[in-house]
Amino acid sequence: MTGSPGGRATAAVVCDPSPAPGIAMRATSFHLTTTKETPADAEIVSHQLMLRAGLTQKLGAGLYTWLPLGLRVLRNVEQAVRAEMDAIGAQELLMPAIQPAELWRESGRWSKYGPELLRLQDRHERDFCFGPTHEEVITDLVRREVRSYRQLPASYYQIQTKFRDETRPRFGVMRAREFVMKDAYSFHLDDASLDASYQAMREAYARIFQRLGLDFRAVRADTGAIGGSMSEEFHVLADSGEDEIAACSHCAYAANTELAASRPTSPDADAPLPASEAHTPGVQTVAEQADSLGLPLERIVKSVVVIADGEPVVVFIAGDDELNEAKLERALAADAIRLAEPDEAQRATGSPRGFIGPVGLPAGLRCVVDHRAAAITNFSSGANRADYHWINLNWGRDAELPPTADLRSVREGEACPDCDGTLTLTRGIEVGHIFKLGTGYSEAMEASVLDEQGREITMTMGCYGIGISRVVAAAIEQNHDERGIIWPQPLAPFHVALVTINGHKSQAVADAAETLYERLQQAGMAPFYDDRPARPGVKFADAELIGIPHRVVVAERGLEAGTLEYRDRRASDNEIIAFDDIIEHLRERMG
RNA sequence: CGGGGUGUAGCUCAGUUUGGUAGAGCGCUGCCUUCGGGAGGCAGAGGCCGCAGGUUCAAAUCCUGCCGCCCCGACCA
Repeated sequence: MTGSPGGRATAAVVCDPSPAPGIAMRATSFHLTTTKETPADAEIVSHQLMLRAGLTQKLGAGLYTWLPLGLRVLRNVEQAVRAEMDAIGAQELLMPAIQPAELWRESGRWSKYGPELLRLQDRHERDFCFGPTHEEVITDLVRREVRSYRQLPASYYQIQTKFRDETRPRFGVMRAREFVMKDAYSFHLDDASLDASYQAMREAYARIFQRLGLDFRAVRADTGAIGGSMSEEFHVLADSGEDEIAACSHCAYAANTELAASRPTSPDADAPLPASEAHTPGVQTVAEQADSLGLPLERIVKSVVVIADGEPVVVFIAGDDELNEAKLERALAADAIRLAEPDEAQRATGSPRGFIGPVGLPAGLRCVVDHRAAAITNFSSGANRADYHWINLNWGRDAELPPTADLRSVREGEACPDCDGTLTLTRGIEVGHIFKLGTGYSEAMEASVLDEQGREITMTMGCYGIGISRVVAAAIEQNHDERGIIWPQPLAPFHVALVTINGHKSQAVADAAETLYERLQQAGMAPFYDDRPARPGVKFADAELIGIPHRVVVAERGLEAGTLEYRDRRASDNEIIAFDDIIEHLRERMG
């Protein structure tokens, strides 16, 4: 960063909006290892295809080598991201992957972050970590470099290898431990400025995923461990996605189901009936309870015991609802929540498993009830003694109503919280996440500037991530068929597969292919010239597996008539094109 | 971290129950034939059977410990 504001570059770097032309390559001098067999330990199709097509190779759990073919795709993602980051005036830099523990102690995250943070020591036994994210480092940088409000707002980004020691890496590069991420950070004098940068970033993200040809959706999200006031995730829609998102059919409402809200229907409130106990021997589940008492599930309030930061909490929720742990965690302001073991639950409530209820719980035991469960009248619940349940309970009369909160997961078809539409649930792969961080880090680390009046103002921050390597996998999930990958043009490692038939036998074929190879390069079309002396079937299968979007075949058959065969990767038939028209034809097909 | 699996040729896997010369397919090397959708034949190379102990005349195989990897659950770009 330059010292004086006047010296800063003001214009965004102008970038060619089309992807980099890439490098031409001959198959005989390119490292390509494809396989017919699907590796046994690859679960999802993107992982299988990445291994089969020779994009990546596993070194250890969650550790992958990017082979030349895969790296070309990865670079294409980076290229698109750089172009859009530069276009909104974010400045690229590169921070160390290894970070001193001192910074993390300052922000408070050295103790908060948990085992996912890979901690190391150098020869002097000083503590370090391999950065899973870079809020501390960038904040440290900016507090040293930025002194004046005139230098704000400012945005920085980097594309770098991160490490998160996931408990269970899976799905190849989709959830690896080491992965490539673009992380950006913005610094502001006030919230209005943060809002503007956040919006610019949000729009840049949309343009990135659009230009990569991906079907995506931006959704409201939990801020999680990073913290902050507002956050949205960008999801590539795919059935194999690990996240579930709820989206309204009519309005723009869309949210991760970790926080999605709805307006659920409840049974009508009835006049209170006298409560009574019912003998329900051996009942363990709400289904059995409903069966045994002849009640619908929505007339049952079930009791779930959780351990929140070490303390037991009883959660009441409607019998047909599912407890949403992310919502509960926020409602309780807890760092960690898990379901209680049966013996822990019994110790806390004094009641055996299956018979816990709101009536007669030990004094001082923390309870919380979901809004919908709180609205149920004449409900059934456990009697806190073996083999008995209450029926016709009513909050306030039979048990004190605990604090209420939204604790349930939304269900398909429920009413949108914002309009009259209904919610649909789809699965998504989280490829981006943007946050309004506020002043959490800048306050802890004392990052401030002087304003016009010479007052010290703590900077307000935003942070914005894209999982670069994950985007590659997500793109394959969305673009493949039984033959292999089908790259969207901007991601393709090569644009055109140039395949010869009997090129090693026919000089005419070889010569024509060489000419074409030259012309394709001159046209900036990154050709992959399969000059191997292999049978056509082998070459076709490889070109399709590795997903090259366009294929041109040079064979004696057509050459005599001066023609070539063209086929789009998604098509099943050839088009016959005159030799001299092929470049123009490809240009049209590439759009 | 809990539960379940698995480790044998570069890859995918038999062989382990019942201890006795290390196997197949794919891939790789050479030759022949074939030549428009992953061809065929012949000849070959390639193994600390995860590691370390133990039992036994003899261990890929049985026992003990450790390690790696995968799957299911709780956590996250």
